[in-house]
This record gives sequence, C-alpha cells and structure tokens, in this order.
Amino acid sequence: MKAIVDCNNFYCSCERLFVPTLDQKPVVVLSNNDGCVISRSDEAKKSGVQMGVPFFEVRSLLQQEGVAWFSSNYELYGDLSWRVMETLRLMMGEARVEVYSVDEAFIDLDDLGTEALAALALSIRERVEQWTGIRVSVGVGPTKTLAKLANRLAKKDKLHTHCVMVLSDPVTIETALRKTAVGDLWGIGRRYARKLQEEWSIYDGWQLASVSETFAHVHLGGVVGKRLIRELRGIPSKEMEEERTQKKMIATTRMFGRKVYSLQEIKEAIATYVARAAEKLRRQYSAASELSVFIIAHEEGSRYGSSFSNYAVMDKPSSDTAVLLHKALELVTAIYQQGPAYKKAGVLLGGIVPAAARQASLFENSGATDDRSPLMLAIDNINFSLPLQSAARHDSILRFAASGTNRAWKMKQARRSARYTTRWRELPEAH
DNA sequence: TCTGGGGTCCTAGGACCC
DNA sequence: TCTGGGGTCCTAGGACCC
Repeated sequence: MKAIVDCNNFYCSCERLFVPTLDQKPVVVLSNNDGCVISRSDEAKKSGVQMGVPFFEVRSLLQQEGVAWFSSNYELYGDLSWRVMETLRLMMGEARVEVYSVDEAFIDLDDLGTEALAALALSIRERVEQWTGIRVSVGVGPTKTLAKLANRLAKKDKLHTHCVMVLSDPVTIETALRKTAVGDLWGIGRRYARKLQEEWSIYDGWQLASVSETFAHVHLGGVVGKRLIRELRGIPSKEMEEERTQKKMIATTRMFGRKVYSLQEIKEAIATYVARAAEKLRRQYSAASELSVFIIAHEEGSRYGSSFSNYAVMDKPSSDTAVLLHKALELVTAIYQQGPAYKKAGVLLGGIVPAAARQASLFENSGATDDRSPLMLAIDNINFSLPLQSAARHDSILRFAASGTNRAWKMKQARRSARYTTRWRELPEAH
C-alpha cells in the first residue's frame, strides 16, 4: 500500500499561519507578477473565486467578498514545505518518504499490513498539523494512482472523512472509481479527458480501468497509458523513486512588470535570470553545458505572443555566472529586434553534469587558473545570509552590473508577506 | 491596461555504427 | 538475381504534473 500526504491549500495555509486573524477567512495567493490566482482557501472557493483566473478579472469580486490576497512568497513556502517533509521523515523513516512536490509526499507502506492503516493515516495528519501548523490530507491505496484518488475524495468531503481516506477493498475502490470523472484522475490531463469522452464515451474511472492495455498503449501515450490503467486496477506500476537530488534542467523565466522595448532592459533581465539559474545550479553542485534564452513579444489579440529563442553549447560545462552571462547576452543580442513590446524572457540551462566530474574541453589549458568557484561560493553565501533592507529587499545584495540598477522591468509583487522563517529581520513579532 | 513558473517522461524519426 | 539485423544517440514535440 502507498499513501500520499498532501497539504491543504498549501500556499494559503502558509500565509494564514502568521496571520491568525485570517483563520476561517477567505484567502488567495497570486502567481508571480500578481498574474492569476494559484491557491485558494476553502472559504475563497466558496466565494466563487476560480483557480487560475486572472487577478484583474476577480479583483472586484475579492474586494466584495472580503477575500485577503497575497503575492507569492516562495521562500516562505519552501521552508514550511521542508518542515512538513522533515516531520514525515522523522515519523515514518527517511527511506519510506518520497517528496513529490512542494506540498506532497508519497509514503511507502508496503510491509505494514492493512488493518491499522486508517489509524496511521490519521496520526500522520495530526502530527504534521501539531508540529508545523499545516493541515494535510492523507490518501491510502494499493497504488500511487489510487492513493491520489483516495486523497482527492478525502479532501472533497473533509467533514465526513477528517481528511483521511483508505481505499483497500475492491468494492470501495470500484465505488470510488465510478464516481470520479476521467479528467480528475492522476495522469489524465485535458487532452486525454476530451479524447476519451468524445471518441470512446469513457467518462469515469471505472470505465477507464476496464479498457485493454493495448488500447491504453495506442491511445494514451504508450507505456505511460499502460501503467496508468494497471495502477487503476490495483497493480503497482509506478514505483517509489529515489529522491532526485540533481535536476536535469534548470529554468528561470519571468513575465515583465510592464512592457519592455529596449535591448538594454532585456539584457538586464536576462542577466538577472542567468544569475538566478546559476545559483540554483551551484546549489546542486552541477555545471551546465547548454544554454538557451528566449524572449516573447506581445502580440495583439494573442495570449502567448511570438517567441524568439537562441541556443548554444558551452565550450565546457560551467556554473560560473560570468561565463554563462557572457554567452547569454550574446545569444539574446542576436535575436533581439527593435520594435515589438516584449513581455517575458527566460533562461534555460541543460546538459547538466556534476561540477566535480566536468569533462575538460580539448582546448582547455589544463594549467589555467580561471576557476572562479571560490568567488561564486562567496557571492552565494553573502546573498543567502545577510538580511536585506529597504524596498529592494527582494533583490540579491551582490549582483553583476549587467543586471542593472534601475530594473523597471521587474515583476509586480504588490503584497508579498515577510519571510518569517528564513530571515532574522523578518521574524514575526509577538506583542 | 492587466492571464505564472518550473519541471518530468515518452515517442518517433533520422543519422550513424558494426 | 539476391541488398540484414540490431543497436545507439540525438532532437523535436507532445503529454502530463504541481
């Protein structure tokens, strides 16, 4: 058996933790750039605020319903996430816990017997809430996919389930599958849901569980689809995974806070994103051998706009901000055209290898002393540890000059809460 | 006026190898 | 006349996830 522990309305719960007066009140958290709603408290859901809607469209509704809103504060969420995961690891043992996302973890219960599972799930929920203040839901099932389903049902009917549900016997599983639309299953996205309904009249989980593996292979993405229907039938086909420590791709992309026209400003933004991406790279002790940049121009009537991108392979893998920066600015200069209003830009690092085992370039001078890693380490330490002050507190203290000083293009973040748990200067005060 | 960001896995098809 | 079989690596693109 597997369990999945999932934090309830995670970002909203994090915000509420430090503003207790918002308990039981409607709260939403916005995406970067204060663009759209990405987390809603139960009360906000009841007020009719939809997931993913643009902020400007619901602004008056929020006001009218007295919904509190926050810009996103990823540093805070990241730290609280770590506390939740650490609680699970302490309770269940590190080896059983697979962190799946910022607010979810699978737990391997394979050798625990099935009698006491409900009690265990309940105790997990209680312990996490007691230790971290974050409420979670726990779903248990024979496979990851069925555990996800259990979790979903537990959340839908909190009063009755107390946020815990165990799907273990065939009858309960069938009932659960029958009342779940295909599109609500883990692994069925919008495209497949539509196809299943329109072309084959498959509407619920039980119907989907009855299709042949061949059908799944042909129509639902090959082995991925096959695994999915096996999971629905209770045959574990998505195993527990080792903790992934090394990412295979690292991206930093942002919308601008306003339209941007000049190459100068685009370059500042790209420089800032490169610095951020390189920081992520160094944190996992890696180096990147491929670098791509893109910029997106605003296009009347189109949500997405037209995009321009450029790509380079580095002479040798690097995690040096200066080296990556130089290349990135070259790339973006080559694709920039004067005229359009740009609204978004991004940097992607690929070809990621461990920094220690870097492949030296054929042309590298082996005696060269151009290793700036001590400098990078110093920069990272300063940026991470020093308290930030003044209005510019979202920024790093040490930056490369290429990232600019005015930075009018920066994303909007009108109401970001304090980083209560990770910055001394921003500790909550008790009066 | 204003619509996020960061990932993963899989497949098909071409180039190339012995 | 007869023209194999089994691989690997790479890339682009599609689908999904939170």
